[in-house]
Amino acid sequence: MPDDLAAWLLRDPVLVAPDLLGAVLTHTSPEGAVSVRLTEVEAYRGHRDSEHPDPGSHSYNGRTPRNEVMWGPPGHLYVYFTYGMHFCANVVCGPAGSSSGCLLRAGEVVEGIDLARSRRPAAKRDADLARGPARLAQALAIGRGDNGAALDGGRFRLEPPSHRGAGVLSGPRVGVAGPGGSADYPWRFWLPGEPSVSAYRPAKPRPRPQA
DNA sequence: AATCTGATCGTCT
DNA sequence: GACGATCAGATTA
Repeated sequence: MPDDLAAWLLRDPVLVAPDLLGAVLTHTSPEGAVSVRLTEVEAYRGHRDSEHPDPGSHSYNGRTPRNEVMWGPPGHLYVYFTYGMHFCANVVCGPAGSSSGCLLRAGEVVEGIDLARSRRPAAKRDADLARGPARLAQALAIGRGDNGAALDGGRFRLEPPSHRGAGVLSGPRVGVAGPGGSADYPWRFWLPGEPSVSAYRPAKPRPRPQA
């Protein structure tokens, strides 16, 4: 990984996340290359970046087999499996040992659109190809085996945006239950007016039927 | 357009 | 054993 990219990702995730907007993530395989321009991300702060760890983070309760790579060096993918069927991808950031990351929630496919379409047959419009974290992962063919993969320009390349942080909006994170989902953690960042930004859903869980 | 439900299994208690 | 950093399709209106 280039030194400037490493230094860029070495900071607190709440600073890195808005800067990731407009960055381009490319995955290359024998099938071809697909590139996504990031339009929506969320910051998940780990333990060494702050006095108070982030209750919404997968690393909040300490090191486990699943969150292991979050504790490693920045510039790698943390890929997790959820709901029994979906993968989602984070960019690990902050210094090694800090367990921070930025969840890649949405993006615009800017290269390899036909390949992305073939991977996402359910998408009705091109804006839906990488709209949502699991959809973005699917468009880029990110799966279990990509957990820990380096963003070093090999299979995965991350290209920082030319203009950082301009006109970025922020708000509460999507689907995070408990205090981490409250307005006290406005760590979801997105670009205004982008059709690929996923619809907001309240963090409050639906009341379950009474027995 | 908003709301609901089923799918489906790894992870941690 | 309960619950996900979710998605797609159906249903309601």
